[in-house]
This record gives sequence, C-alpha cells and structure tokens, in this order.
Amino acid sequence: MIQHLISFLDSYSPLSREEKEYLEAHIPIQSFSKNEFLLKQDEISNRFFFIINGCARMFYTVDGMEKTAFFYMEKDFVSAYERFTKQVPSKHSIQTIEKSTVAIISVETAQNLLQRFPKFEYLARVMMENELIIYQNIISSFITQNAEQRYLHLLKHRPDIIQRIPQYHLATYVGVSPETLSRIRKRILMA
Amino acid sequence: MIQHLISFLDSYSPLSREEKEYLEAHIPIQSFSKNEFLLKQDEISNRFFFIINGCARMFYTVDGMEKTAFFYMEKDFVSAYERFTKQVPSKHSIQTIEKSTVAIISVETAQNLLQRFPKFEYLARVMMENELIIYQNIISSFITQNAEQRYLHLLKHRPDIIQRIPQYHLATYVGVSPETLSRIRKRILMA
DNA sequence: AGCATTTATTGACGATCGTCAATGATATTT
DNA sequence: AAATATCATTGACGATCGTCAATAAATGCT
Repeated sequence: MIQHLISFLDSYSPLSREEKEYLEAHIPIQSFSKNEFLLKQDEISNRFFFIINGCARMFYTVDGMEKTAFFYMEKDFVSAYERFTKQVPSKHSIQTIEKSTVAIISVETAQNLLQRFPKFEYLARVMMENELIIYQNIISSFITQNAEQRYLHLLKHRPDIIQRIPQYHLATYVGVSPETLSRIRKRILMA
Repeated sequence: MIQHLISFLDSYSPLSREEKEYLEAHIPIQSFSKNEFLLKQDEISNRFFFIINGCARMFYTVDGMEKTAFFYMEKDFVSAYERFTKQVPSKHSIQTIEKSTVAIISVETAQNLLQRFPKFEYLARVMMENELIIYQNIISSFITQNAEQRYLHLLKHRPDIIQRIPQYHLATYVGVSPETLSRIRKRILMA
C-alpha cells in the first residue's frame, strides 16, 4: 500500500531506490473503519497523514455543532495544522467518513526525511505551495460566494465529493444548516 | 529604506554583505499615495511587495461591492496570489489605505535570489509557513466565528488595525455591511 | 475657520437563514 | 423481510442581516 504514496511523490520528482526504501521502512500504513478519529480536538498531534483510499473530513466543534472545513480524498495529505511550529492542542478533529487506509507520517520521520534527502525539501515545498493555493481558494470562496454558489461549484468541479459525502456534512461545509442545503438543492432543481 | 526589508530578513537568518548588497541593488523602493493600486483585478502580476511603512488592503470586487480580505501593515509581505504557479489574471486588487512606501520584488529577482543564495530558500520557506498559518487562522475564524466575534478578536489582538482602517473596510473584512458593523459596535458598548 | 466631502449612525422594511418539529425516505441490522 | 436507526425534506416562526434613505459626525481642503 505504501506504493500509492511512493508513486504519488515519484510523479512530482522521481525517487531513488534508497529514498523509496526509506519510506517503506518508516511509514506505517493503517486501516480505519468508518467514523474513526485520526485526530481529536485538544489532542497534541505529532503526525500527519496521506489518504491511500477512503476519505476523511476535518471539522471544528462550535457550540456543540460540528462544522466541517475540509474533505480529504485519495492522494491527499491531511495536514496537521500548525505542524510547522510548536506543538499545541488541536483546535479541530479529523475523522474518517468511509473505511479508509492511511499512511502515517510522524513528525520525527518527516524531519529525518528532510535532513537525509534534499529532494524532500523540494517535495515539502511543492506540497506546501499546493496547500497555500487551496487555502487561498477557500478564503476567496468564503468572501466572494454564498452557500448556493459554493454548492454549485462543488457540483461542477468536485462531483466525487457530492457523491460520497453525506449531505449534512456538505451543508456545514458550504456554510449552512442541513435544512437550508436541502432547500437550496430544491431551488436548483426548480431552475 | 531598503534597510527595513534587510533587517527584517536578517532577523530570521543573518544575511551576508553580499546578500545585502544584492538586495540593495535589485529591489526598488517606491512611494504610493493613499488609495493607489499596487495591483488591479484582471491584471497579471509579475511582482510582489513588502510594506516598509503605511498599509494596504487586498479586496475582491463582488457584484460591484468591494470586500476586503486582508490588511497588510509594516513588515508584511503582500503576496501575489498564485505567484508560485503560472501567471494568471488576478482575481483581486491591492490598494494602499495610507500613503505608503513599499519594496517591490519582481518574480525575476525572487528567482535569482533563490538560485544565487541558498539562504533565500530557507527564508522563502519560513515566509510561506507564516503565510500558511495566517491562512489557517483566517479559515478557522470564518467557520467558527461570527462577525461580532471577529470584530472583538480584532479589538483585542489587532488594535492597530482598528485604529488605522476605516470602519467600512473593517465591516467587509469581518463579513458584514458597514451598517451592521455600526450596530455591532453599539451592542458591544451597551454590554 | 468655514465649506465640502467622506464616513458613521440610525430607522424601517423585506428577505434569508437557523431552529424546532414532523414526516418521508434511505440504510443498516437482526 | 421486518424493524430500527440514520438521513433528507418540508413547514412554520422568529431572529438577524442587507438595503435604502435620512441624518449626524468627522475629515479634508482652501
């Protein structure tokens, strides 16, 4: 299963045999059933993840309600927020949505990779740039779009998410209650 | 004036004489009066900025209304969105709020710095990490806080912004119309 | 200082959303 | 297949916000 991660990284910058072997030796794969937590709010995380198959969501708990901020699918890195700075209790949770298999990268392993293989400095930067762009687009969408527009955007550009994710998670993701997402969907069908 | 940028970078990682001289030689400083544009929507940007003094805002124009997303003050880098990928027309504008003096870094100069001096690879990564954390916090605040909470957060943590920025920009920044920010302020005073 | 322009406040009103509750549909379990 | 739990839809209602318009306050200009 680690091959999925290796070939993903390999597609950005071909890896040497040594690098591949290091990854195989130091990155464990773990299976999670549906609704398991990869990270719970207030925990201090010392690892991050790469989704090999299945999917997960990141969410905040606000006044007892769960508001999901991201979905992670196959080939996505599940970033540990603030992983670049000091270790602090997490403000969010990460939970599988389906049965999933996940590569687990500890902070220690990540640091070793960076020190040992210069190529991983490059890879880390590319991954970070990708993440930056994703964040920029999310911020932009919060500012320039309403819930209906965000849902339409998902319909058009991420039909996989619409398919796989329960509607009440999509609702909080686009920023409304499940009831009004239902009404938005009705409005869309009417038009 | 370039000294402001040099000593800012120097505080992260001391710069050699050669590096300093390269910055002096290749990074122009420019003065802008109030309300001048550093970047206009739909323009293709080939440079980014560092605020030496004054301040600026980044905003989206949505249905003819300007919604400001960020404020940049002294010692802030004004990032060109998507600067890491291909050059595309900008979806936002950047405009000074006060008379400001600004260091202008062209993409070409940035690339030369990265190639010539390894230290700038490190600096670029640190700046990018800082930016990531800022974005993460902004996304988190959009999801977990309402306009009043965001305004209170500014009051507590960024009194400088409250002081310097016109209230109608603060309003769109926290996500409401100027009228309702006025009412939020009234509510706060009552309590 | 006085005038003009810009910005902030206040009021009224309509539209939209969240909440609560009930019903209907779909999955899951036994 | 029936029973149960989970999820989606619909209706009613109150609260909040955006808009428009008017006024007040603050700022900039000569």
